[in-house]
Amino acid sequence: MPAKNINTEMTQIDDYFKSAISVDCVILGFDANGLKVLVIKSQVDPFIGMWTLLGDLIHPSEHLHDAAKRVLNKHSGMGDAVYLEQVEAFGNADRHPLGRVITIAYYSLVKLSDYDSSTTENSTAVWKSIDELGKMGFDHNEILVACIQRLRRRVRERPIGFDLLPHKFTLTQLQSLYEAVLGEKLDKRNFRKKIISMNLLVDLKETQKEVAHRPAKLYKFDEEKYKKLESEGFSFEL
Amino acid sequence: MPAKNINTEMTQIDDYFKSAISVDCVILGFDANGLKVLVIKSQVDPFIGMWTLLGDLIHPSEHLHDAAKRVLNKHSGMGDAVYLEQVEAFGNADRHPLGRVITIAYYSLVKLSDYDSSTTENSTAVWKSIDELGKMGFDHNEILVACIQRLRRRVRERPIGFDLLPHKFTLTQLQSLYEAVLGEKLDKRNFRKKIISMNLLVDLKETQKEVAHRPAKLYKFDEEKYKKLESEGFSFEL
DNA sequence: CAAACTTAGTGTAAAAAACACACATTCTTA
DNA sequence: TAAGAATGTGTGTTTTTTACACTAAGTTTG
Repeated sequence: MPAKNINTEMTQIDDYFKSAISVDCVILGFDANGLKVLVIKSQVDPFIGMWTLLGDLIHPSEHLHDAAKRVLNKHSGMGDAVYLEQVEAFGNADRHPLGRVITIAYYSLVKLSDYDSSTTENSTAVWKSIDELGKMGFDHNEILVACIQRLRRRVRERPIGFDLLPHKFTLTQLQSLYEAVLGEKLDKRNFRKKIISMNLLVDLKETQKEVAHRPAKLYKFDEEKYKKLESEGFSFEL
Repeated sequence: MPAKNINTEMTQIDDYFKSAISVDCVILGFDANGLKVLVIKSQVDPFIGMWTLLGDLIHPSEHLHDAAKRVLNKHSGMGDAVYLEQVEAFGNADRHPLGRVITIAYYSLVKLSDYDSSTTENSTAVWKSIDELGKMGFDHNEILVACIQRLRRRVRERPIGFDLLPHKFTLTQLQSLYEAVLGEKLDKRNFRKKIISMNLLVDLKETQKEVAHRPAKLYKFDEEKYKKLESEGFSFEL
């Protein structure tokens, strides 16, 4: 625990225990219209009404990662079994109007198909497309950009794209997810060749229903197989 | 500034302003014997005598990056013009015996050839090979590993290896630096072919002196050219 | 001063990976 | 039953990566 103020020297030390630490989560989802972020309207003075990321101060003896999970769970209803990664600490001395608050940015990937706003009591958060956010409160635009850049790199080297898709998905959905994240068009045949050759997808022998065109085959990601291959030195590369 | 304790509610808020934030720097150097880290013997109770990274609490209104530079400068004598990158925040609630201290880890790359211990007044830090450190104080082994992993990735995508070499270097030195960082042997001809084909090295038309074998040509890294190429979309890849 | 030592410096061929590219198929709806 | 919409599939070309061994230039030693 911090020292008490018993003399001048101690008071100085105590000065160092006057910062707060928060986590801010870039909670990302994906649907036919692209990448979405869960945001909320700020209630903090100079930023009232602006969109902000979801975050909270870290409880006094809470681990960083647990704080991020708590925030995620409160607003998305899904805390565990969701991809969550720390990205960067943002700590400019003047970034928060209430005092010195350093924030640790995380991003997480959730399946929008599983999202159910009724399970998130009292959260007024909404999903917005990442390009319709405008100027956000605090330094949250900067945080968002840092997280998306990180995602862009990671999605090529780990099979985390699947965390944004429904359990059952088509190859076209998978491809358009990659296109949305990477911000570039990919060649259909080459994409399929590569992803199929990794042997990480299970053909569910089912097809889409209720689409006004030829229905596509459905696949799922084989988590167990990936873990096994990974432990043998295989590395996902797209 | 944090609220004063004027009522119970405020006291609770104040509780959140009782953490301290520090930076810890993994200051890396390179010589013929491989990668070195600048470390110091801990004076903090359960870790007394163990090696620890160089760090300090962040001053109340100091930017994160500035705090890292200050630490770097104090112990290495070179603050500016040194590669410095934030890696990760470490914040387990029990990681520091004095209270809740969250630390932001940075790593930096310095030219050992420029290091002059006399310019770092009152620093008792020493350079140790990264594999002769044993169990370090706090969670510093974990921090060190995270930083070296980051360096390993970065060194392939940015020309930062040069920050660890003298201004004038031979291709063999450059290669053995890469081998040390990546932890694998590289093929001499392929390495040279690749690095030369980027046109980022200037042949200084000089050779090594006082070596007991055929002297190698000396090169320097062309910083300006790299910046220019980078701004035109070129990206370093090794 | 010749022989031995040590590291520097150089090119080519084979294999693998990346890329470009177009049409027949299957379902729905009008 | 014809038109529309998205699915699914293979090959040849180019580029990149990899593997690999000997001569050159200096120093040291006998």
